[in-house]
Amino acid sequence: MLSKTKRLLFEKQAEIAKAIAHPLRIAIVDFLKDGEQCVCDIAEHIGAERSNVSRHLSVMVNAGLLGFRKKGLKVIYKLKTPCIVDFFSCVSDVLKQQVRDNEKLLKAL
Amino acid sequence: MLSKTKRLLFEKQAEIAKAIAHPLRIAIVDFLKDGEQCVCDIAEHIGAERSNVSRHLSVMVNAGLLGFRKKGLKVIYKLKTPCIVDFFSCVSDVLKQQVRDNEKLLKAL
DNA sequence: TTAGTATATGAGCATATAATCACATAGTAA
DNA sequence: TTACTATGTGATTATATGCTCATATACTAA
Repeated sequence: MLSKTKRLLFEKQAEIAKAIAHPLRIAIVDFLKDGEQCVCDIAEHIGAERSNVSRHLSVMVNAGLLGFRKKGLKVIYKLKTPCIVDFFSCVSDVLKQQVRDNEKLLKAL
Repeated sequence: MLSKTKRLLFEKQAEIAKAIAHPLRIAIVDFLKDGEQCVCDIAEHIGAERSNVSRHLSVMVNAGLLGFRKKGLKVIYKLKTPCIVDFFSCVSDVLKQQVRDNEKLLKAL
């Protein structure tokens, strides 16, 4: 059986994973990997409402994925833990495997 | 603005991330990293109902994270893409950073 | 055949998440 | 001061997710 500590760890990890698990948030991370950006530019880049983007950003800040600083009127967000980007190389592996599986299926027809 | 292709890619990636983003599913992945297991043993190990575990497993199979084979009455699940485990090393980095941030806060009191 | 075991799944309910709109706040600039 | 801009947030609604119970399916063994 799982220990209490392990249970707690898995819950923390799930919180972080959840904070990544949304298409717009992934788009934001992908945009921020090239450098920090303000809310308005992020919103324009991913094509979503500012209020919506603002909420997604705060989800990721709360999860510890992003940091921010204020500069005049603007709030500028940046990736806090660059390894998040590595996560997507694994996700890509999963996607590639899916494609291979589909090819197998096709050939079997 | 984002291309249609990028949008689609981010959605696929989000699906995969979502499939990981649950404490019980993370516990399952953690259990399976040491080798394939049947539903009943997984359920016992993580301390959850079989029907519930069965659902979580099918979520991960659909996402392409797990594969399975049938052996008599049992269905045996295994990790399909071992790099999923690496994902957690990044998550751990985020958690460690959170701890460091909290320590900073404490010292500032 | 019957009984038993492992797994999967439909229905129902509770909760969580996401998007939108309207409004509030905070800084800038005239 | 007023007007403007960037951001954040409360309220609402729609949708998604997760859990439980009951039931269905499939295999085993007597």
